[in-house]
Amino acid sequence: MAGYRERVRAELTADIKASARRQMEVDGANQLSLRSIARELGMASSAIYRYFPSRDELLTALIVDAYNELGEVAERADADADADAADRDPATRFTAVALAAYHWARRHPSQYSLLFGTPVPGYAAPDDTIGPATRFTLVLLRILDAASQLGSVPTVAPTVPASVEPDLHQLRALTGTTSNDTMLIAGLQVWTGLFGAISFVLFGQFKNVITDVDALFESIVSVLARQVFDH
Amino acid sequence: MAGYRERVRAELTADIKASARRQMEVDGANQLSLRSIARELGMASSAIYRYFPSRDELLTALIVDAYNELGEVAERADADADADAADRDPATRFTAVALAAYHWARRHPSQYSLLFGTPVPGYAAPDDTIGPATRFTLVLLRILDAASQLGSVPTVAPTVPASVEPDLHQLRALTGTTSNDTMLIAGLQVWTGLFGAISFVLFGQFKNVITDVDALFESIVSVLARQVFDH
DNA sequence: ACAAAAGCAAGAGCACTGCTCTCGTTTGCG
DNA sequence: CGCAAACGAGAGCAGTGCTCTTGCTTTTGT
Repeated sequence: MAGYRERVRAELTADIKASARRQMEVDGANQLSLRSIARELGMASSAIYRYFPSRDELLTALIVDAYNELGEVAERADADADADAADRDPATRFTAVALAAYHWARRHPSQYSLLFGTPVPGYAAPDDTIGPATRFTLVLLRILDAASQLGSVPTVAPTVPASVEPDLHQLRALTGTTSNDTMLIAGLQVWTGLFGAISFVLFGQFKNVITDVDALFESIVSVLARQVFDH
Repeated sequence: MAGYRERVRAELTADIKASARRQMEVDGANQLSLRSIARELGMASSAIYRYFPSRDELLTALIVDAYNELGEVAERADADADADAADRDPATRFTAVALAAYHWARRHPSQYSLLFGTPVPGYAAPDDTIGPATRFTLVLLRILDAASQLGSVPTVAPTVPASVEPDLHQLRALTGTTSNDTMLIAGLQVWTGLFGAISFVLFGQFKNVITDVDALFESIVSVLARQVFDH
């Protein structure tokens, strides 16, 4: 049935989030104001609290949405790269996923910042966020797993500290993958390298240094791919 | 002479920045409040404006200080690594600089966030910041240059997009270095990889995945070093 | 040496924020 | 039909960045 009131509530909740996203794109998450959302929607500021108990909860909802968007973008890019039988090699899949993440980040910089920018001190990510946050990582892990089974070996073998071995074991258990320790460390390195590059572009670290950041990013991704997915 | 008033002004300016740094360490840069700084220093909030024309200008001053601290830390680490004649190889120098940057970041997370976290939309970095911002990069470039002259070649040769060649040329000219294009791209990749790893640790991206992040970071740095500085 | 000028601290005040509480109104379920 | 839950609006609180005015102190110029 989804009663009338329920449907209206869902719509208004979506409207609030949409308005928040619009304002974030303009002024950033810091400047996001519940009152200006209320103004844009033509309602009293106090009415927002019927839908989100606090500003933080609103931001959490936006974080969950952003993680899901990024995860979905990556999953689709991987599926597309996987579709062509000729392009099944892990390096191509990784490149496709990396570029998809990059383009999503460039199109939604404020949402990207929400995920990978400065965290709010004292803000502990609620459990709702860890699931969606895993989606992108899982795509990467599956590609890593495929490469592993094809006999890929990182060009530079990482050392595996004893203290992280249990974590890697648990990571395999949780995700149902089978890559060995060195491959997983290489995967973590490529993971940080990928988002490091995206963040540098988005946060303007290349300003006054590199103009065609898109080309540089593609070059970096190509290096990352060959460092891990070439045997 | 440095008249009485001048000296008092310099001291109070330093006090304001010190108080701001203290508050940032606790609540983050977003929550930094001129009024609470004034309260801590026992002065009226309006008096702060005699020293910093706006909150943004205060933050800019803190950014400049942070860039200088990070640059100095890197310069000293490189100088120390360079002191021992036996340790002159570029990989060791890079590792020393990378670990120094990491430890500085861990000790001053809010200042690190100021430099590499989410930028404030519409905030254009004033010219005062670009000089200090260059210091760290210059250390890296010099190590790259030394490696280049020792015949180092990146393990995976990056492709050099034609559109970035002029930027690389200008980079060489501005810094007085001589590394070739592939080496410079490799350097940019290692640069993003380094700060990507630091950001992932500081911003909690490894939460629920890796517990001993220090060990993981060292492993990643070791990989980065060998990817670029082994010939 | 003394007056003018410049630097300074303090207070009041404006427009804004997140959030709470209260008060009528609307809705939908038993 | 009636009543409890959900709802929107308004007032209000404590806090923010920032401006302006008012007196006071230090420096400077003659």
